Amino acid sequence: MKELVNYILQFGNLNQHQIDLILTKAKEKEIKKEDYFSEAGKIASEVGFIIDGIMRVCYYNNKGEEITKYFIDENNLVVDLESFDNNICSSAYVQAVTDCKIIVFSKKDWQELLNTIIGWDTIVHKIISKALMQKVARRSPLVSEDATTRYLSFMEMFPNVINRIPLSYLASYLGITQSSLSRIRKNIR
Amino acid sequence: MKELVNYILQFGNLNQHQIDLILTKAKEKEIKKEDYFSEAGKIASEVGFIIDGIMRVCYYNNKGEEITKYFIDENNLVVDLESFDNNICSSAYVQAVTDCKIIVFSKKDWQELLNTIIGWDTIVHKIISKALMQKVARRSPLVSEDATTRYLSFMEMFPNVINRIPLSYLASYLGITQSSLSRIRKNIR
DNA sequence: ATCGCTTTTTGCCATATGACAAATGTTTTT
DNA sequence: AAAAACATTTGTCATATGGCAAAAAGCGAT
Repeated sequence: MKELVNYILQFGNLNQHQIDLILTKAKEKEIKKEDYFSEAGKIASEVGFIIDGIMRVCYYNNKGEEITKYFIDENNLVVDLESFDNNICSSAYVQAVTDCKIIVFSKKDWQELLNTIIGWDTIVHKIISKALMQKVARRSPLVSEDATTRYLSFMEMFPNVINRIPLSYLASYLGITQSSLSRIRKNIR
Repeated sequence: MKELVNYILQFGNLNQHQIDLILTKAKEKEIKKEDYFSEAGKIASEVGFIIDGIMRVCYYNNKGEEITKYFIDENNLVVDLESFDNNICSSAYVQAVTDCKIIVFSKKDWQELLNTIIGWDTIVHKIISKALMQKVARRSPLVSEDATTRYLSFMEMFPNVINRIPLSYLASYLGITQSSLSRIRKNIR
């Protein structure tokens, strides 16, 4: 839980009472590799915080290919925002790439905290905006750079992820085939 | 100003008094084609709302090529968030692609409104989150789709933009050369 | 209408990446 | 340990896109 508290306090101040209140709502949970945190066709019902492990957001395009859209690693919030905020069915899966240990808040508890703790909404806003901006920034090199450059910048953007995920996921994230990624790796060594 | 008020009220409710207060801070402004709304190396100092015209976000990559990262058209907020929120120098330009008529708020006024109007911060947060999510969604096809598909989905994502911008800007947004874009257009007709 | 400037289109060739298939390597199951 | 299942690498060939340069088209000023 300590990681979560540290994470939160980067974005604003809360007193001990408020922190305790948040922690009473937090539940630890494990998700096995390949299992889903949230699913396409369902409404996201939890906000998570990754203590250990890597998750990914993926979907199936019109050709039925599985596309990895994003990776989330330790000390980050994981939530299908569009679905969670608007109570609409998601079009994407959030899946554990490795075994994961996470802290979760139910939607009910999350909203209760927002209504109860003064200033909590501001902190949450900051967290969400930062994560969204980071997402835009991380995905930017995927356009207008060649595949090798994309791979190199992936390593900078996700330093803790590169060696813990299957080549296939990374290839689809980078928008290239598995073969191409394999060749790129070979050329770089 | 009516457009602005309608836009805001989509995201939450305000009473007439609050709306009037916001409008007292709003200033109309024109930006000539090619002129900048905010610049790389400077700190963004205004939030804008486009009444008429198209703007773009662009930057220069390490090879000195000008890359268009995003387009913003009528009835949308325009602000270099990263720079504006954190008071840091921007790395991107926000430039008028056509002559523009916009409404602007100075940073000082903007913050004053946030401190004064109860609920305004929530509305602003919703606006910003939605814009950021839209940005992610709009840029997503730029990865893992071929150039023609990217062009076609650009037309869906930015229906009001396609015929009002130079080919060169669009090509760099799509991550292809001008020649390629020209050829794609030819094939599609 | 003509000139000068910018933007877009076209042509030609080079090359990065894709598609498909086979080979090799790795992990899991029995 | 062997077999099976899965993941990665490699080979071959096809093709979309890039690089560069020239031609054509568009556009504003005179």
